[in-house]
Amino acid sequence: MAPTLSRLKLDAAQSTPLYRQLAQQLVEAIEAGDWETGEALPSERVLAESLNISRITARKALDRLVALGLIQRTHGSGTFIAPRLNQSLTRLTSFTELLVQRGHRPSSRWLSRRLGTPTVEESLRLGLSADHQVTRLKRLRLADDVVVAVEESCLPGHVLSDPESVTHSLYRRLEDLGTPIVRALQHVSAINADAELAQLAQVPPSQALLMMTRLGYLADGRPGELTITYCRTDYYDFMVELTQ
Amino acid sequence: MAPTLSRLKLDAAQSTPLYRQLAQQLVEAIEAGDWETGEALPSERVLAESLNISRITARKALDRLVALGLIQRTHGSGTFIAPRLNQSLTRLTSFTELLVQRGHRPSSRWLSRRLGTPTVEESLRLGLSADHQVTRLKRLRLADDVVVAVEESCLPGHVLSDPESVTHSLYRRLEDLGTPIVRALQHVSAINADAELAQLAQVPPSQALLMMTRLGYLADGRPGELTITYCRTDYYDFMVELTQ
DNA sequence: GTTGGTGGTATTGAAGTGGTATTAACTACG
DNA sequence: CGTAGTTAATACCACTTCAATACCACCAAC
Repeated sequence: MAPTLSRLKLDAAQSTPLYRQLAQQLVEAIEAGDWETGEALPSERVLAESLNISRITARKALDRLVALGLIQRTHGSGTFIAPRLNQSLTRLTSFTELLVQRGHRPSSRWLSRRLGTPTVEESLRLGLSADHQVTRLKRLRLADDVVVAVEESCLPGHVLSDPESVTHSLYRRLEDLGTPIVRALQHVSAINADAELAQLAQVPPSQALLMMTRLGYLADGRPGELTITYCRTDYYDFMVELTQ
Repeated sequence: MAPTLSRLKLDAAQSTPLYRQLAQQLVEAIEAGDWETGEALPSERVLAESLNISRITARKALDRLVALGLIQRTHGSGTFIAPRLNQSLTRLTSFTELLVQRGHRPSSRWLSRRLGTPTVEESLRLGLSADHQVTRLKRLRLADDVVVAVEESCLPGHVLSDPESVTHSLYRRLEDLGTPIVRALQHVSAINADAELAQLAQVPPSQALLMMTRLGYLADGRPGELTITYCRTDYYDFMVELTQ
């Protein structure tokens, strides 16, 4: 039992209704940090029995906390401490997400989709033998029809054997095939654009570009995707939130 | 029979579900090294019978280990200990942390520590009026005595009024003053080094550098720090893990 | 191929959770 | 008084989770 539960004390003789007394005490307990974010509160029935009130009374108290945004309820599952508003994710904002957020219209254009053999680097990072086939995808990423990034993907043949079947989202296609990427390690670096990149990205030669190398893993832990993205920094500007 | 199997003990009376109890104990056993990498775990049926639970319950426990990347399953063949891969967090690896991890010796050298007035950009992002004083710090970050980054920090005067008092860690100094940075938004971009940067970072002019702009917040939500770090990409290579 | 063991999955039921309609008692106020 | 609104209780419904059974699909050894 949570320590808090035994500390709650209601007084029926008082003029303020029971459910308000309870709500008030719960607010104080939550703000004092008695529960972690995401942790389950005692169920309405437990709360009711241990305080000798009806479940409805306990429930009305919780209603107030919901209105305050302090807790969240899930039917059939329980009541949980709500995440505090501005402690958002420690997660990378994806290409599409970010552009949409900023009011741009993302799209992409295929440069090539074909089968091939892995380079030494690729076979090392993807854990393949040299005679393994790989699917190689290359495309331009656009925002409002302006090129903002060049992206090259390499996938083991056993993960994706028909390059042409990828029409829009690569990740979506992998999900449909039953082999979704569930985790990824992403390195971020910077390079000077060579002649080819500069032409594709429509920037002057030697312009500094963000280079992001993402190694995606399948559910079984094997590598399933190696993608390198070269980003123009005037458009894409990638962001992380740190908490501690 | 593996020695571990007889050590597993489940308690149906406990409130935590059986499959979680089992998962927890298996994680501990695996991390204790009870099985070699690639070795087969007891089959789901063996696990179930020896613990007097249904196969599904044993299976759900294994599901969690798969999600954690600890084991791999092969249909018709068995369940095996997965090769360990770098299990980094969904967190930014800090400058010092990363270098130490890779076996380097980090240090830093002050270029300047003084009071001044904020630029327009700084006063905007830190939420200051133009006549506010700011503390300005500039230093080189070294790994094994080679420059790997140039860092410029700007802090409101009310947060840090004596620049000279920062000797080693800025964050540590702020903690000591009772105004720690508890959250930060970090933008990552790339730029071409100008003449001054190139000279400080000891790279050719126009070399691509990672530019990381970090806006740190105090516990009360006010901005407390604006730091720009220019990183050589041949040394520092910053990494995030994505999960979803 | 056949066989025995493996993981994969559809379905079920019990128990626990929040959701809601209805009713009884109390209070405030004209 | 009598009415309206608030407070609190009961009873029942719907959803989720946990654990079980039964059956299917795959692999390897013979």
